[in-house]
Amino acid sequence: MNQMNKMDAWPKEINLIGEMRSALSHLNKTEKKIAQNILADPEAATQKSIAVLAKNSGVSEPSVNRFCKRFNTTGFPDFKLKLAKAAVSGIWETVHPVRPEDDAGKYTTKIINNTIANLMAFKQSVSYQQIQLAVEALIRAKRIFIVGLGGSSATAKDAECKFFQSGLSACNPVDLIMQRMVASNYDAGDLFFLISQTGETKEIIEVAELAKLNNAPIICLAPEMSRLSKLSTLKLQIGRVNSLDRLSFSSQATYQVMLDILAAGVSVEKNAPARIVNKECFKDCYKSYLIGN
Amino acid sequence: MNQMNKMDAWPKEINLIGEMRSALSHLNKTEKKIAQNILADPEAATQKSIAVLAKNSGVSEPSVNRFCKRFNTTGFPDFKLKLAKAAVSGIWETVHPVRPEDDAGKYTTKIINNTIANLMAFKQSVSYQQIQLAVEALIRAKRIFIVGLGGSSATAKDAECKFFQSGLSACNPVDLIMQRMVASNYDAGDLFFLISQTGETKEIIEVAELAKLNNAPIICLAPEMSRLSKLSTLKLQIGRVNSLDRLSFSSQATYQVMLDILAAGVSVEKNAPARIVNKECFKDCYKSYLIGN
DNA sequence: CTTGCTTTGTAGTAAAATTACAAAAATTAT
DNA sequence: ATAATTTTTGTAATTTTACTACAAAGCAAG
Repeated sequence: MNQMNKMDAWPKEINLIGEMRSALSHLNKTEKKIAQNILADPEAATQKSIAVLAKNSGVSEPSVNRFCKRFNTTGFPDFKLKLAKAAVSGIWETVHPVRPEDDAGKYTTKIINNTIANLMAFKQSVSYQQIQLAVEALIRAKRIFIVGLGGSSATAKDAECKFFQSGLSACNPVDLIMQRMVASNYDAGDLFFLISQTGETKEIIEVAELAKLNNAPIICLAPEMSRLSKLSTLKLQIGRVNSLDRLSFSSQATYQVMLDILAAGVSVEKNAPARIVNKECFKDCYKSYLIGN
Repeated sequence: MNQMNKMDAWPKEINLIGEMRSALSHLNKTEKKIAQNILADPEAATQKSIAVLAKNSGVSEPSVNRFCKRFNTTGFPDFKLKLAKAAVSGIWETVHPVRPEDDAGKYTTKIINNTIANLMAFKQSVSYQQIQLAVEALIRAKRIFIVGLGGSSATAKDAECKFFQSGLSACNPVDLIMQRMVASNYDAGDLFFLISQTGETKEIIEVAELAKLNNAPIICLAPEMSRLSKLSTLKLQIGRVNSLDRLSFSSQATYQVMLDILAAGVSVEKNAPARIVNKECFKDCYKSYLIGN
């Protein structure tokens, strides 16, 4: 059937709304009327009956029905269902860049939606096997050195904290010289956990190279195909929905979630509950520190 | 109507699935049969007709219809629609705690879903006005001191980095003594940005008290009603879906997103693009630092 | 055990969606 | 240009689905 061939040529989007949008230019007059009517307010379309939607679009009911089937749905009700899913909070709609004219409400929802979109993309792209391997490697390691620079320094610090809570011996050297020292002096059981948003920062690649020279295992949290990634023994990659402008940092949140996952994995594998972080257990320690009070 | 009173007493959840789950114990025999049938596989329920669902649950069609109306929907189709939205990737389902028997696939999706659920709850609870006020205060401030301890130290570091990128003068003193020093020596234009997961840590409250003694403005990122929150001039609170076990840290990711939002807000308000973080601009700086290479 | 109330189901009704078919456009060939 | 063919669109009938009115069954208080 001719129609179906046309359909197959349409680029596959992550959801119905995206599919409709990209198909728009390939549609004929009647189909376009329907698509535009739905896209104008997808949320509202999910509440309408086929009769109302047909009338609003200025077409007949069977035309609407045919339109639905053309988008790989069994009929109008199924189409509405999928539309409703796609329209949930407008989350799936690729990425909303923050614009200078946005008010607090706008940029707040945009950033949250972008972060969620990134997490969803992450969920689809993540390799459970890589995570399993990383968790095993982390548990096996006697000492874990975590390095992250610039924007990733906070992520590295976060990793240190979370890994420690999961009962690992994690250390995050913050200065360049210290980083080189640990990388140059490899002991059996050491593991390097390197974090970089770009995977191209000269200084972190240096650390990776030094570690590699000593045949130390390296886990990296970096973009695919980056130089850092190539130097690593085990690569943890994070996909993002789209390239993001400087105003949204949402990919970093995804990095943090990856750390949550690894820490949880370690706790699960070790079959031990996470370490308690109650202040009470530090009480005595604090006393010796503080003068007075 | 008696029925409606009962309904009102049910705790309001963020979505249909959660509502059904928490209502389960209050339901009568027939209603429970329907609810359990739907909850066993909500995704599948969205595909069924009222006749099939009634048969599967061992009740009559009107009972299903009445059941739907009891959950604030106009009828079965509307119910299915809302159910489909709630079931999108199983995200909204309150919280999935990580269990020791979970494999990598299980805990990975659970943690991602939990994080997304938290972000959605955050989106619903966040006050745009508070964000607007915080952004204005941050811009107004001459110096911003960011303090966070323990699990929040990474968040504090992250804030320092993001605020700097947005063109603010942010500083994150990491040791206790330094923190007290800055809190005790208030200069006009100083602002304290205090981050705590509990809002009850003694040391950060001390900092807040010292700052308050000097009438310094304090913005806090802490749970509602906490001691830290009470000491602050401006409170940024983050709601979470549910109390989380130690194995999932997803609330921290929400904190980070809040920082993203504030940084974006500052950039937008100042009408200036975020600072460039290209290594190139640091080149000369690096040269003077490094010996050789 | 009976009265009054609530809950559940049966049967009929209304609405919504789908199909079959015919009319109207559009395309191609002559 | 026009007839023939194909494709697209709409009308009307059919089928499916959901809803309503009412009656029967179950339950609690007197």
